[in-house]
Amino acid sequence: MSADVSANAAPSKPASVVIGHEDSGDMTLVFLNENGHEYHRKTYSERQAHAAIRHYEQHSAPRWIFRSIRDDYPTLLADGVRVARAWDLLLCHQIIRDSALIPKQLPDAAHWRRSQPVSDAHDTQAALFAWISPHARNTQDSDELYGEYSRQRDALASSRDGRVEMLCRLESAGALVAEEMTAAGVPWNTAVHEQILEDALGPRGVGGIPQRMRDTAAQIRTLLNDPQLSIDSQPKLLRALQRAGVAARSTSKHELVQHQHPAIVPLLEYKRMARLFAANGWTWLAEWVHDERFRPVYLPGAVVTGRWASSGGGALQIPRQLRPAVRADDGWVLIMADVAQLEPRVLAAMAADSAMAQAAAGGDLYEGIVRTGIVATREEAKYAVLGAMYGATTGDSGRLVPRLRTVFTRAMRLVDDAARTGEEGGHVMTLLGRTSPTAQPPPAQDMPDAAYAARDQQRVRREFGRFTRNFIVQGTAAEWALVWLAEIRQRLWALPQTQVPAAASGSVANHRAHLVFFLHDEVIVHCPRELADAASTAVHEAAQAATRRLFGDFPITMPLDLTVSSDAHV
DNA sequence: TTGGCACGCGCG
DNA sequence: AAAGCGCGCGTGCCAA
Repeated sequence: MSADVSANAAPSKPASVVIGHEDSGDMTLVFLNENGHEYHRKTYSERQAHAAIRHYEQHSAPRWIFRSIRDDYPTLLADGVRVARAWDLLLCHQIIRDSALIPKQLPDAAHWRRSQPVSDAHDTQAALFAWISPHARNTQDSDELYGEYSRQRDALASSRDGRVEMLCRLESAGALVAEEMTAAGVPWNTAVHEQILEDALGPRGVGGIPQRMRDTAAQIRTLLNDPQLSIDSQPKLLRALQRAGVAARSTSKHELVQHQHPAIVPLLEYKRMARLFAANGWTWLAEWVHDERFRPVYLPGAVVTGRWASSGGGALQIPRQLRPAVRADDGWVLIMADVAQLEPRVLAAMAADSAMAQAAAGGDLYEGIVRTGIVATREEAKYAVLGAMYGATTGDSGRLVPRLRTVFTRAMRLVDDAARTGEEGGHVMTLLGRTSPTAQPPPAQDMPDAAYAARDQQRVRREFGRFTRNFIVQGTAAEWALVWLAEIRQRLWALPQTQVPAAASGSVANHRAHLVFFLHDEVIVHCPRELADAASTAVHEAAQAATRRLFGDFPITMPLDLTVSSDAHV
């Protein structure tokens, strides 16, 4: 492992550097050449190590090898150290392990997977410990990390093309963005948020329950003739509704709107208020917004398809109603950009379906489909496309899907093949080689008879087919979004620094335009006002670069809806 | 008392 | 309105 360490080898221009953490608290940097071979290593105190990382970043911008960017990058950021390129061994291990494009597989090593099945642990306490603090069990020793990096390079070198390596680099870049966004925070105006709450819910009453919620609840109890009714209890509410003559089978909004009863309107109103109050009310504000910054925790690659998940604060579920609370600092603006119809465009491009790309060329894919004449309205086109990507077989959506097959032959064949592969128990891949998980047979259950069991098995297979059908589209769209993010980040960093810093503390992005939010197909950039044009251009160019990098010369457009504003009104 | 589950609903 | 994909989280309920 410690091959070729000559005493006087000055680590002048490392191609990559492993960041190891020793048990003593010291850090070891392992300097690697272009071939991924060690030519020097040095152990530092943490403070010295940060200084060294800053130095080498500035002079040779190597790729920094982290065990886990999520665990280890925040400390660097807090110390003002930002890196351009990285490799996250945990994230990359997962991708390489699962990818069908990699012939030479990584040896099995459970501790290089972040999520440990609970059954592995002796009790739930240990399972929780393993989840929260992987380093309690997993060494960060520099030799261990260097060894894993070498194994990953070997595995990647056995692939016939560079797609998975590209995906690993992108995944790692995304992880850097995620931590930088958490560090910067979404600029959040508490007063605006509180005003929205008060406008919607009324003033906070006794016990914290807003007045309008109490009043509406009382009204519902009267109308349902049930003075003690606990409206938040779904079974009790359902029984009360049925007693009052409402033949509803559930209390969902979708079901309730179909019934006529004086209590329905206030009940829907109550549910809207209760949702806002519970999910994003004063409690949420106190817990998740500090110093006028909302800091969600992103989990890159945590969804099987490669999408990001989030943990805490419901970062990916902020209701559009609260968007106005996102406010730029004084002298700064927000650039909000999202891609119109990202997934069907990605499908058209990955299938090289010229007819579908042609339909997408006008800016509105759905209008383009109407122009082909296979459907009459934009709405029909939209539901047909969603049905094709999700595997709808019934309803109006399912009825429209066959029409797409007559015109968008290649795109439909791609998703139909993916569905069939899934039904047959096979794997499918995204454009860059992220591979779907293996279908898990459902636990054996008592079935009334053999025919019933067969139907049940068929149903489960179809479900998995719908999953693999969607996997290739959602996953490749997630890859496009990762390239977009990485390209935005790179371009924003190249813009000049500003005189007026953003208010966020503890972030290296204080004086620069920076990403603050990402959600599948949209981004928010917080930007000094004087750089708004340059940053907007960066976001546009990044989208074009992403499309070129993934789809080459294939003529697909990815139109951005981009707004520059001091707030995030929608 | 607590963990797991179903429900319902927010986001793409 | 469309019923097809992927998530996280708050609530109530109930079995351990």
